[in-house]
Amino acid sequence: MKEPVVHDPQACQKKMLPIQDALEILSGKWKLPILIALMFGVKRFSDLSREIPRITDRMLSKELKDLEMNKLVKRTVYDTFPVTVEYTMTDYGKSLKKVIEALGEWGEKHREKIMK
Amino acid sequence: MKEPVVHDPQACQKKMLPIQDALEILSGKWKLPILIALMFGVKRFSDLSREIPRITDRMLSKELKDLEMNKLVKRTVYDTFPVTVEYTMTDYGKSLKKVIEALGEWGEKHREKIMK
DNA sequence: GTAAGTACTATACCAGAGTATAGTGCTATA
DNA sequence: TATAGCACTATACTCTGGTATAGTACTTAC
Repeated sequence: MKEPVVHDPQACQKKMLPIQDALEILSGKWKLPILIALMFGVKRFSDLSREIPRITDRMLSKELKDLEMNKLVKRTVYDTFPVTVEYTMTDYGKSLKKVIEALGEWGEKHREKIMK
Repeated sequence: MKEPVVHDPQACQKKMLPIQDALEILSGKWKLPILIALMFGVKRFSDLSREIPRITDRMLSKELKDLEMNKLVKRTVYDTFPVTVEYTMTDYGKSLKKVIEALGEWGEKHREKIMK
């Protein structure tokens, strides 16, 4: 009934550590939605606020700061009348594309499964 | 300096929603580490507790319940002397492989970048 | 008889993620 | 004159994810 199982904690943890690092950077409810929105192109604060359902200004502002700190997003200020601020994905941010795509594909399958 | 930007909130949100669903299921610090450990094969409670650094029994127990509820993990009880319980990935859980791989790859690159 | 292993549960507690609401200083437009 | 838009910040509150610690019931091995 019970067969011996091979355990390789070393190999296991080697897989886990980088993923835990990644999780820390992408942690929370809003970072990925923000990044997805920015994959569609440059956006301003109010664009993001409008296009990400249910996010509050406070969270948007906070998470953008985090993303900027981690070099995933770049903030550019233009000194126009009322200041204009643009947010862009950095190349480093773009390197998350595969992750986002994989998650998106799985999420869609999951939605289908749930709907039934 | 500022060029008009095209916005397509519809398309944007269509990408975001499934990902938010996925995030909810994988949320928290421990679900992915647990799933990764289980990708290496069947494990028992104490195996997981040992192989996932710093996780507490309480969290492990709680997260395993969540994962079981979402059909990502299967729990099997054997009525041996002191009960033995085995946790296995379901096929559905295995469908997360791509996501985990993508995250793992990105995480490794990120580690390298940070180390410098 | 006592220690160790099995798979947990119970209790207590805290920090921080997230929400809600309002307000700032500036300006172009109605 | 007043309202709306811009990019936020401030304050206050809630809730839950996470930590820490201890204890359960059972049994085999020393």
